[in-house]
Amino acid sequence: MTTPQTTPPPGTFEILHADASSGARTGRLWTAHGPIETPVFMPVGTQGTVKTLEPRDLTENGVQVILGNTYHLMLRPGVSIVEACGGLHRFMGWGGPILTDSGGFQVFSLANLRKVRPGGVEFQSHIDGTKFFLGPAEAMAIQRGLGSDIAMCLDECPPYPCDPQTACQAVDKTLSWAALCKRQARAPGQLVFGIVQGGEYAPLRERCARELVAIGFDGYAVGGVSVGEPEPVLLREIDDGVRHLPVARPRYVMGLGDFGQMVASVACGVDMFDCVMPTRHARNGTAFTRHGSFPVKAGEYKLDTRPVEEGCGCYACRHFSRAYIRHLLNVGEILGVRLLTIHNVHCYMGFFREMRAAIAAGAFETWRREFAAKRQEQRGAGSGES
RNA sequence: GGUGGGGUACUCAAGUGGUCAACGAGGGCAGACUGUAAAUCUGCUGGCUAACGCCUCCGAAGGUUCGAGUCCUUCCCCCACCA
Repeated sequence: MTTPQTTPPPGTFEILHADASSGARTGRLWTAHGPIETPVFMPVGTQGTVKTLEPRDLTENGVQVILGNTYHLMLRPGVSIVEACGGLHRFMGWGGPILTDSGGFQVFSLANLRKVRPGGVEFQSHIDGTKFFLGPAEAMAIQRGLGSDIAMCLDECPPYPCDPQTACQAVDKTLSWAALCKRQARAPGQLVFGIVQGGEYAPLRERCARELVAIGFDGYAVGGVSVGEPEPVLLREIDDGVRHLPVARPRYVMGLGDFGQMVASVACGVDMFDCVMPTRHARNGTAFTRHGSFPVKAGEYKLDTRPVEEGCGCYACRHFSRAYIRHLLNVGEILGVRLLTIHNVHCYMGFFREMRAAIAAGAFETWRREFAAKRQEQRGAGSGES
């Protein structure tokens, strides 16, 4: 345990254990709100809340860092309000690290409501149609106002498939915006990460990564993945990006939430992930377990008195049955989605804790093989139950 | 006893001669979801079939018609009002 006097400055990234047979490593990234043990999974809290969870639920379930979103928070309640309320941490009552996305993903997901221009993106609010502009300066100013620990550069996230010309233009824009983001003022101790784009084109990924490194950031993300491409393409894109990023800096793959894909990424040297999967799937009735997922809403669980995941120590699994949670979900009771969210987040956190322990013990490859085997077995069994 | 209204699939509820195995909603079932416009969305939901398709079906029984959920007759049941 590090004492306060010796707390390293934000941005310090300690690599604790490097795996001998892969790129996997465990590390500790220091932020203004404390350290983050990596590899880490960051639940998504777009609008200043990880949907259905209280900050103490996050803490109790081992969450270290969460996401917030520039686009959504600038629309509602507006940065000035968050700022006036003491910044995002105080506003939402979360004392741990927060990473804010720049709105770059909304360039992709709100495609029909925006226009990408050289200097930034013109959005039309999905709420009331109001037009506004988000450029590098705006994105950084908002993230500064929110007071996040890690700010992301504004990037252009093109869809898949994407022709080389379009991908190249997205890279150019992303790079020029990154250079501008780097120059903006930051909140005290705030880190800034650059984002590698380039679609499925390795040379573009490489160029983007190298130029970002030349600009110099506290960490680097691989973006524009899991936007519809097949898994082999996705994994290649990640590898193509990560391999040109400095070993000494944290690497983050944006939007990845599949266990197998994340393990493969860790093997490539990735340290950070975020995804809506555990939380959104919970709200839609799907439970995650270490070795697969299953729809709790399915009729086959109506009399199942076992916990969602046997052996799980989360509050939902300690106190409630699949049958009960299924019932809650089917009648639309809010507690159902909350309990399942608690479980899914707990499951993700446990999975990463296990993975970190395996890497630290020098057993990553063994652990990885066992994980793959169990997962395969589970697939064969047909569902997550047993 | 009289008058009026009504009985349609798991439920509610459209449909008044063929385009009806039957609108719609709910429920049920299945699937999807990867930097959250998502407690959302999609599909199926009479039986048999992998499918083409076949069979049964709109309170019951008869009838009219080339053809009836729809028209006619009788019967059964429900509701409202009047006695």
